[in-house]
This record gives sequence, structure tokens and C-alpha cells, in this order.
Amino acid sequence: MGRTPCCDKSGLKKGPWTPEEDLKLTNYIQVHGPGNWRTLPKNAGLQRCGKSCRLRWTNYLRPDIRRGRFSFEEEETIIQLHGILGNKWSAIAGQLPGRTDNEIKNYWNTHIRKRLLRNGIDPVTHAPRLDLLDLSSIISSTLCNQSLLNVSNLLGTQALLNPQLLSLANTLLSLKQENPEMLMQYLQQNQLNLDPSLQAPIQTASACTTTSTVPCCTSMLSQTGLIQASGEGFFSSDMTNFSYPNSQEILTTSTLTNEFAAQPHYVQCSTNPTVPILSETSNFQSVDGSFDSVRSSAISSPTPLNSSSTFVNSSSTDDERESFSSLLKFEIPEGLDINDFM
DNA sequence: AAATTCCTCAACCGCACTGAC
DNA sequence: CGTCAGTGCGGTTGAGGAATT
Repeated sequence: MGRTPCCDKSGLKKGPWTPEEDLKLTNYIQVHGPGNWRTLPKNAGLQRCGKSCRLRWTNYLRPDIRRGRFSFEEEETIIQLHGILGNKWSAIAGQLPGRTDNEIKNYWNTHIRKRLLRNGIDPVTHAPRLDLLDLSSIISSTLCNQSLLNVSNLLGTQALLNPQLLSLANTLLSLKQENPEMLMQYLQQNQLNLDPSLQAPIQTASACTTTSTVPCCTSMLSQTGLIQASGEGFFSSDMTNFSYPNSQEILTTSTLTNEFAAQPHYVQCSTNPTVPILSETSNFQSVDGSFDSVRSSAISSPTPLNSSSTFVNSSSTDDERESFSSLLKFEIPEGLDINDFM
């Protein structure tokens, strides 16, 4: 049947608001309060759609709007919450007083998203981008034991540019998770160089979930830094404990907590010396794999994330942000143009 | 200095949801 | 129960300024 338009659009002004219109809208709302947007334009003497008035008010004229550059804490919070909530901009905005969903959405799309991509992170899943990572290390870790298959000699950086090899990596990852035996069969069929001495029963995915098989999967973690933990498969049960252990500190509303419970969890690995995670001078608890401080500091901790940086609102540079974002950095082979993936 | 490209963000659009009738 | 008004939300657009050629 279709909805009737929110207002009669004929003769209504569109486009940027003039100061006069802003004044009319502000004055009217100060007297009558927001709401009843359909009749508001007429009553306020505006040639605008009520929807347009509402948007102008909520996104720009509202007195509690906080304008200006996003602080580090805000940016960190956005990244954290986006990892949990996805594109639930209004929910994210609810955790950032004074910021609108529109503003956060714009900032995400123009700044954070690009930075994550530069650092090898898929901005949608917050997992490392397979197509941006060192393929050989991925395949090695896929087998849960780098000694099992020395593919480093098989594949070089060139592999990244080969769609077939990328496809192969995807296949291996899928097989590894779903059917390790089939993976071994696949490898044999494809004549990959398996060390005969290591052709004992391949570690199953479930075996990889025990901490006793330490080499298992840790190489991938160490290679990538931030990995999506899918509950079972790649990571030990202990490791899943890394993920957002303080989520309830971050998310005070039951809605957010519930949504978090339904979302994939993420872990961050600190074992790779090439990943410039925060040093011991920070409150980043890398020793035991706990990332509470990083995850919760934006809200629960009044102290800066990294003592080496002074995070003052609106004063940080992109370089500083880039430095901070190295928390989420992965190894991306040189010569790979990130723009091709954006 | 002019032309072109890139980037930002305010604003729009269409759909979904909720509650009143 | 169905319809509709009101509102909220997320994706997209495009104007205008900045940066680059």
C-alpha cells in the first residue's frame, strides 16, 4: 500500500539551512519543545519538511551537541563499540554524550574505516583482512603448527597478488575449521610439501582449543594481532576469555550487553614483536593476554590509554592516532597498495 | 593561476518500528 | 486486526572547500 509521505513536499525548501531558518527552528523549539515534527514547520513558519526540521535539530542545533574533532577516547570507544554493535550508530552515539549518530557515522566512514584498512583490519568484521596479510603465515598457522608445513618457501609476497592463491588460503581456512582430515587430504591431493615425519594425525580443530597445544594457532595470532574468535575452532577457550572481558564496564545498558552476547568476540594478541603494541609503560596488560585496559579505558578509566601520549581532546594529530591504531596493526607486505582494497 | 581530484559532512531518502485509533 | 501518523535509523548523495597537478 505504501506510506503517505511524511509531509507535502511541494513548495518545501530543501538543501542547506540558512541562519534565519535555524533561528526560527531554535526559537520555536525553545518555546514549545521538540516533537510533533509534522506540524512544527508550519507553526514555526518554516518551508521545510518536518523530517528535515527534526534532522536539523537533532544533528546540529540541539544545545547539547558537542562539536569539533573527536578525541582519542571517543575514537577508541567508537572502534570498540562498532566491533560489538556493528553499524548501530545510534547505539554507539548513546555512549558518546554530545555526539550524534550521523556525526559518528561520518567520522567512521571518513577516518576510522580508512585507518583500520590501512592497518589490515576489515572495518566490517574487525578481523584481519586475509587479502592483506602474509599468506604464507596464514596457511602455516592454518595447520596449527608451522612445522607441519613449511609453506614459507612455497609462497612469497607475490602470493598476495595471485587470486588463485588467495582462494587457496580461503579454502584452507575453511577446511581447517570444518574438517581437518579433509584439509590434510586436500593438501596431499594438491601436492603441497608435507614433511612425512609430521603426517601423524593432524591436530583437529578441537585439539586446537586446548591450551596444551600451545604452538597450535598461536602463530596466526602472533601474525595478525587482532583475530576474530568464533567460539570454537581457532582459539583456545582461554583465549576467548580475552575478548571484551569487561564488556559490561563498557556497556552499561542491558541492550548493549545483550547485543554483545550475540556478537562475535574479538581478541588481541600481544606476542608478535613486530606488532608495536603498547609498551610496559602503558596499562595495556599484554603479559597475560588481558586487554581489559584497552577495551575499557575509554569509559571506565580516567587515565590515558598510553602514557607516552597525552590525549587531549581535539589536539591529537593523525600521526598520534595512527600510533594508537598500531594496536590494531598487522603485517602487510610492502608494495601492497591498500587503496586497491578500499 | 587554473583545472582537476579528493575529502568532508550536512542533508536527504527510504525503510522499519511503535503506538494510537 | 489493519491502517496510519510519528519517529528513528542507516545508507547514500552532493555541495563546497582543500589539496594536488
